[in-house]
Formats: sequence, structure tokens, C-alpha cells
Amino acid sequence: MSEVRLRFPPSPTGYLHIGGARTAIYNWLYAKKHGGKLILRIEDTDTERSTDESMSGILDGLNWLGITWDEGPYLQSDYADDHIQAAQKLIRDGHAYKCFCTKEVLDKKREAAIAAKLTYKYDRTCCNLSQEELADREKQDVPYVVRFKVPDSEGAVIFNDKVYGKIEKAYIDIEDFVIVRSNGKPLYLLSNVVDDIRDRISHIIRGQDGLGNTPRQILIYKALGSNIPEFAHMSLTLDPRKAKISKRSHGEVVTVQFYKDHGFLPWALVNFLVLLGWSTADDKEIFSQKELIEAFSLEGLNKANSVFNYHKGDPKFFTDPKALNINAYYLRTMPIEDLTAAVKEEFKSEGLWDEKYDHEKKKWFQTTLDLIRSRFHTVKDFAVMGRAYFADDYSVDQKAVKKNITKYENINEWLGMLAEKFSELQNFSKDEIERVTRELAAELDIKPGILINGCRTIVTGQLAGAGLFDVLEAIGQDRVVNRLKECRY
RNA sequence: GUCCCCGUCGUCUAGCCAGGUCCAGGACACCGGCCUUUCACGCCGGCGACACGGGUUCGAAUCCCGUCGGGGACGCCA
Repeated sequence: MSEVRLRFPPSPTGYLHIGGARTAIYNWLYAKKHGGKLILRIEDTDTERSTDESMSGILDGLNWLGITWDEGPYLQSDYADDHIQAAQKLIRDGHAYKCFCTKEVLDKKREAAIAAKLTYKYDRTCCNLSQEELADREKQDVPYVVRFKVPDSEGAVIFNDKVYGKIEKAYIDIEDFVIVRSNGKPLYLLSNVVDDIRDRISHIIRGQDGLGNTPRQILIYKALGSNIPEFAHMSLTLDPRKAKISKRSHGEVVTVQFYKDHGFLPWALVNFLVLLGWSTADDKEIFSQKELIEAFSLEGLNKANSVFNYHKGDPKFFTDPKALNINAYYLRTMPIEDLTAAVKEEFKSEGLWDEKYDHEKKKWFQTTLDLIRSRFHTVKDFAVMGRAYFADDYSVDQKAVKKNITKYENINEWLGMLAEKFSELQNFSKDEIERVTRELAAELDIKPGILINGCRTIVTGQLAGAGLFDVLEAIGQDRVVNRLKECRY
């Protein structure tokens, strides 16, 4: 009876975007926290716009994020009969009626109302039809839609939203809304409620843009004689100009796929997203899955919309800086085994993976990842900025060349001498490398930094990086010596 | 136009329900310092907000009213 059941009901008309993912996450968290179930339902009743491709994209996105569901995916279109039967029941019980008004006539009335600066609301022409008029039209097979008959008493729909508190909407402000199209297909407002009743949904957590639908849906629940679930509306995610985010106007950066493609750790994205409009009183921001489920509460949901701080074309941040920061945080603090797995996947797709990293070179691989991870923001960085550790086809940063190489006319010669010294080393260890490097600097009477930074530039292609002696030890004697001799830039 | 909702640093937010401990705390970003061969990490410090106006009160970010600002919904879309 008091079973906790939530649902995530995306419509398959596009990829999973971060707003949808956030909704899914909250529902999932609530279900987990209360030992409930999460039902995945694909609301595909808009056959015009629904595609299979979109559906699998959404499923992929959820899977990648680690958002698991307990039932489904159910397809709303499979239950069209239920919806129609519900509509018929509503008509029988006097809660709905057939409306024969044509779209054209309605459009005219609407335009006239707007022109006269009046509020347009369906005038109930067909609700007031006499028995004969109704029978007449039915006999002539005049197409009709089904409209819900909103109570015409004084009252209001009142409900207590878990986030927004008491919400009140007067009946008079609600139009007799259409629940079945003239082609016989049910509409969202109806289908959604009928499905939620059948799926025994106890809690509905959805975006604040659904707040306006709630009073109408509650009317349907009541008319159908069903229990009304708890509602919790969550704030929306806006762009810096305060517009609702959408793939249409913001592109890939608002899709979950984008983050998968750009080296995000799924949990880091979840962690970032959950913070957009939710928080705990103790200001904790980094959560393990277990901690998050434990900490999650509807009370932490913020009523005010939040902005996804993304600026197109920002040279430094390709997405919200906080998202990047959280990803980088996980990258440098996660267990090395987990990091290894993430990098392995990336390397495989980049053709950088070596099976030895799983066997005889495993220790080396992990030590190296650990050496370089604190500077990286995404998993991609390991294959790009960290490329020189794993392959020879790394590119050399020209800024580094300018600063550390071309500035010194004898640098090639010096680095050649360094290569010579390195090649003579019996034990190519960090201490030995350092000793020899400093010795050469002393012989040459130059600052060690010149050798160190020049060496880094040539051997790693990077302007900055971990302590050079650790770097050289990691890259190894042969490769270091060769690269210094070749001195490619 | 009608209805609904919201309004604390640039951004995410704590505090608001149960007014004083808040000349407002944390995180990200930014700036400076320490560390250092570089960069990052780490540590230390700085910048930076209660939308505005009334009221209630000994006392208001917190309660009330108004103004302004923002968002959402008003489809035979979901």
C-alpha cells in the first residue's frame, strides 16, 4: 500500500539532455533512498516525433550514468486502449464530453479573444449541446475531440507540492482541456495519468514546467477515482541568459552524450548535476553513490531555477567550470584501479592501449597515471596532454618551444650532452637522473632550470608537467635518450 | 493578455519554515602568497551577495505588503 514507486517518463524525441538526466537522477535517488522502485516509461504517443534512435539514445545515456531502473522500459503506445477506455469512462461519468467544434472555428474564437484583449477559454459550446444535437452529430459521424469537464463550482484545485508548498488553482482559470484527439488518439495529460495509476506511481518528481499541468491532472485522478500521488516539482536549469536549456539552442553541450564523448566520468556528471538545484545543509558537495542516496532529500531542493554556467566559445572552459572541476577532482582522487579502467577504455578507442598495461606493465601504467593525473580535467587529457608517456607521436607545444628551446642557442648541444650522460647511467632512477642533470648544469655553468625545462619540452612536448625527474624515470631511459638526441620540435 | 512560481557573491548554494549567535558561511571561477625546475595538486589570504521600497519588531536575509526583475504554463506536443 505504501509502496514507493517513481517513474522517469521521457519522450523519445531527442537525446537525453542534462535536464532530463537531472530529473532521472532525483527520481532514482528518491527511489533508492526509500527502498522503492523506479519505472522507466517511454512516452511515445507523439508518433510524429518519436524515433527508435532517440529511445536507444536515452537508454544509453541512463546506462552510462549508472541510473538503473527496476521496471520497464514500458512503451506508452502499448497502452493506448487503457487511455481510451479511461476517456470513455470519464464521458460516461459526466467528467468529459465530446466536442465537435472544428479547429478552424476554435482558432477564430481564439484570435478574436486575443484581438479584443480578452482571455481565451473554450466556451463550452459542445458541453451545452442538447441530447438531440449530440445524437444528431454522432449519427452524422462528425469528428470530435474529448474534453475534460472542469468543475464549474467556485472552488479550486489545491495540492501540497513537496518543494513549492501549497499550490492553488481556481477552477475558473482552467479550461476544459482536450484529452483525446479527433483521430481518436489520447493526449499526454490523460495518458500520463492513466499510466501513472496503472504503474501505481506514488511520487512524481518532475520539472517545474509540469507545475501547470498538475491541477488538471489532479482533476483527472479525482474523476477516475484514484489516489493522488505526491508531487515534487524541481527547479529548472537555465542558460546564463536565463533561457531554458535545449539541444536546439545550445547544441551538444547540453546532451549527456557530449560528456561521455569528452572524457567525463559518469559519476562526476551525476555529482555535478545533482548539485544544480539541490544541496544539503552541511554544504557537502562531493558524494559517493552511497553517500548521495543517504543524503538525498526533497527538502534540499531549491525553488529557484539555477543556471548552467556555460559560455559558448570559452577558450578555457568548454562546459560549466564546476562540472569540470568536479570531474578533475574525481580524476585525481579516485582509486587508481578505477582510473585505470576509465583510461583503458579511452586508450582502446584512441588506439593507445597496450595489452601489457594489464599485465607486466600494469604497475608502471598505474604509477604513471598517478604521476600525471592531478593536472588533468578529463579522461581525454591522458591521451592528449599525457600522450608522450604512452606513444611517440605526441605533438610539441610551440609555446613551450619558444620559452624553453629557441630562447637558448646552444640548447640542442646541451640536450645532446644530457642524452649522452643519461645513456651512460646504469641505474636510470630519478635520483641518478637528477644528479647527472645538475652536474651537467654546473659544468656548463647554467641554471639547472634551463636543462630541466628544455628537456621537458622535448621529451613530453608539454610546457608544464610533473617533476621532471619522475617524468623521465617514467618514460624510461631509451625513449628519453632517443628523444633528446632527435630533439624534435 | 490570463494563471502559477521564483528572487542571497559572476555561477552553484547555506542560512529563511521556529527573527538576535549573519556588518551573511561554503564551493567553483578570479586575484595574491607559500611550496617548486615548470604547471597542477595542497595550504594560506583576498575580491565578491541578502533586487528595491515600505511595514511589524528592542532587533529582519529571515515575518507582512507593494514595486521591479526573472522563469514557467496557457496546443487536437510531451
